[in-house]
Amino acid sequence: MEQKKPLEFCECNVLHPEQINQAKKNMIDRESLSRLTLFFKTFSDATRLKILLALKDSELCVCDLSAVIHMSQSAVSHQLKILRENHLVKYRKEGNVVYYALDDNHVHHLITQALNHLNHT
Amino acid sequence: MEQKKPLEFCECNVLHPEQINQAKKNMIDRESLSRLTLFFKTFSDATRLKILLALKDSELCVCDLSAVIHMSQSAVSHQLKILRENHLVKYRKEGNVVYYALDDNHVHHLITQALNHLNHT
DNA sequence: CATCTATATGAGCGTTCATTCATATAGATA
DNA sequence: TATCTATATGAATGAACGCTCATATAGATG
Repeated sequence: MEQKKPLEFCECNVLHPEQINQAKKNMIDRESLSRLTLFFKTFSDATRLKILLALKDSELCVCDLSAVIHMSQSAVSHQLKILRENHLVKYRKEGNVVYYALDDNHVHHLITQALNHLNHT
Repeated sequence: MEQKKPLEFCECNVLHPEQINQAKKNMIDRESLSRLTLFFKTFSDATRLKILLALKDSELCVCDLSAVIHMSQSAVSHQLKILRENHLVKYRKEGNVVYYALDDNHVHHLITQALNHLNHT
């Protein structure tokens, strides 16, 4: 017979109830967590980061991007789709040509901040 | 015979040399890019984000974390390893028990900033 | 020293994901 | 209308990744 109620997810007994309660308060709801994860996931690929860096100063068409980051047009288009879906880039059409730009100045700022963090690590 | 030199990565001809040159200046070196990608990749998993959120106010032992985020001790340990390797958490041992904490206030700040960005999207 | 406990870790498995290749689409032009 | 061009996209493939399970390790305790 077991006297101690077994923990749901951990077998051990060294628990700090106060800290746990506080930590639980810091949790965010499932929806926010999912969006946050997706947001970071969008930044977590070298090709997509290169695209975002390339777009810092001015809009570029798909062909430009392809040339700048040295990747096939197809690969670039696929990644642009993901960036679009996550609202990190916007685009405008001019005839056949599609110009992409950063959707928001926040985007580049966040990358810069991450770089700063890495630089003094 | 081909007069136009074919582009290395793109078949099209609509190129904007000035913008391309500027964009190339915005590129970062391979090493920085790799570190940046890894940095964001570390944030791009729900379990790891939950761990980081849980650690906002105080250190927690592995068992605490397991309880807070509702995951097995093993799963938590595996993710803690990744967080450690990327210098997002630090730890101290006290007997058997290992206490984890955010390595740097920057970490939580960056998450908060991302959340803010998402909130007014 | 033997055992118990908290944590770490390797192997295996299923899933996700980025690229390539082939092809579709849409706008421009002959 | 037929074709050319810039971009988009579906399918396939291989690599990366997160979880589980089993087990290892290290500190504490009898």
